[in-house]
Amino acid sequence: MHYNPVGQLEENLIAALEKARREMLQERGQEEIDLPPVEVEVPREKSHGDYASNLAMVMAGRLGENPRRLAEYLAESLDFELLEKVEVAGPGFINLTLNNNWLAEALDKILEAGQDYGRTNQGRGQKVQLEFVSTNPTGPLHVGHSRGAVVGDVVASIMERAGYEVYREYYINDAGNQIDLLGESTYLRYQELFGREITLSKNSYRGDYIIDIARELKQEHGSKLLEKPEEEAFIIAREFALEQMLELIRQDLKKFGITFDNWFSERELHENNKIQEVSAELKEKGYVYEKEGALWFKSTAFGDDKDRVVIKSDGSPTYLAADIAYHQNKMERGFQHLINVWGADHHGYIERMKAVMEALGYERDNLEIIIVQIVTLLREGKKVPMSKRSGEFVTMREVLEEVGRDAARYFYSMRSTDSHFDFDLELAKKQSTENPVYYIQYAHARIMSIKDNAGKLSEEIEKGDASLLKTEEEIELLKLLARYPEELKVAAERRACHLVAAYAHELAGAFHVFYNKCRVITEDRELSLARLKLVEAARIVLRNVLEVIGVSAPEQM
RNA sequence: GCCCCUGUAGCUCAGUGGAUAGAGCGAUGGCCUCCGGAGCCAUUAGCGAGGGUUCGAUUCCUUCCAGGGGCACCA
Repeated sequence: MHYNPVGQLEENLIAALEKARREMLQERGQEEIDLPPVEVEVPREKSHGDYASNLAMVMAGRLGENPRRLAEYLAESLDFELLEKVEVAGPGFINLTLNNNWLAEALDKILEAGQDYGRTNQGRGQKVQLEFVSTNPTGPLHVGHSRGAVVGDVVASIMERAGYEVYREYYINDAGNQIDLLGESTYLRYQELFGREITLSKNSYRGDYIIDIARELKQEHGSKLLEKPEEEAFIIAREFALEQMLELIRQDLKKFGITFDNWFSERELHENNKIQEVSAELKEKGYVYEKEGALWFKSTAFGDDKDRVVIKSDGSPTYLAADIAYHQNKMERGFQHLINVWGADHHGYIERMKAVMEALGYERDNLEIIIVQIVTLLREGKKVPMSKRSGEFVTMREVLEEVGRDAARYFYSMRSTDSHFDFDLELAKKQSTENPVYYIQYAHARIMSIKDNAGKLSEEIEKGDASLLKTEEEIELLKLLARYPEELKVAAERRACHLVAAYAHELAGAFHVFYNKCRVITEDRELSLARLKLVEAARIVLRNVLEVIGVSAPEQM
């Protein structure tokens, strides 16, 4: 079920304004004049009403007339059922104050919709593939990955509720050089466990987790690998390490509450000859050429800075080559839209991948990239240095264990992906008001406590009469609850998880204010029922919005 | 040198063309005979700098300045 009271109300209001404008132009014989669509906005200043329109000011320039006079005229002829007051103000704003007759129905519908409240059909079932995390399985997920992981997961959830059919996918780079290095590192550490002298190469992975894997390898195979030919032993070590790493990554993500619909193996592309096929296809189209022994993709033809190598002069494919095949595969699977979540260090790849889409015969906008800016970990106010190769990094798991899943997910969601993020461990660990997630969860726990207190009365919540809700705090809370589907819709359009996090915080705030001002359970049975109904709606929306972010809604704290 | 992100209150951040720029934390002062004080209320202070577009710019364009991240036949 889809119910979006505020969205509907705004649509109706815009339609009414458009009608007034159209009639005015007709009367003046100017209906052929081309004008931008009517817009309304919620003014910052409460005294400016519930909505304001710049309609007259936008028209004034075009018609060469005084905006205030146009506004007066439009205000007079506006016909809208919920209109309580209309005023012309400032340079020509039309300020609209509405009555609250729509709120009672909204409250009923929220209770009716329950956990489905917030769902809209904005996406119209569009099939979207969202690829995120996709880190190389050569080491555990570190703190930098966890931001992209949470953002990807939350954006997916938001879009699902806005009516998109979202498919979460993890691309496993299980082919190529870095996996060989993982295997080599593991094999060396394995040998070391038997007292052999080893020398790690410059590119070896040096983290302790490699030693852990080597120990498990020893557990599994004993000393048998030492007797096998080196090449054979190496492959066994490599495959073992790969499986271990993937399992580790899967477990880490699961602890974060993140699961994927599909784990896509790069190897399959190689094994099914997809890279050769797509290279040949692009060559046929003239988008690939040979130079200096290598095969180049002509990405400059689509706006990239320079052309890119797809097959190196030693005959091996680059990462890009596999990516071309992968994205072709995505589109062939019937997705209408692709979203990739990348770290800021990959921004330089956007243009070439857009070029790939075009070369493959798709629209460049079929592929959308969300760039998530860098995370810096702060411990005692100082940057924690991180480098995967040196093995010096803080893992996603450590952060999770330190601050908890709810706090971690909320923190990663609450900030715009465009902004760098300083993750202060000390701050995140504080279980105090400094941590917004506790503030929100507390509101939910408080509601549960009120319901307990209501006893038998809560069985009759449905009978509550919303027209008894008259105080400013009650109305503000109710309006905010009614706004939820529209908030989700906007967040989905903008792929902006921080808007949802901010809404959750705002809602909790509105509830706390209401709670302090309006006692719910009193001798006035009718008023108690009405307020209980409002509280129940707040509970539903709080739980729903926390679910989107992946944060628990505790009954007690 | 080129490309991307950021610069807003003491601190961390919202605010993608509107009227008097908002939250949280911090600081200061208040609020429980009453449903959870992990709460509420009040006070505090700010758009990096200069041009431009616009009736109107924190927002769009541009030039600087500052911080971060990229510019491989690596992944």
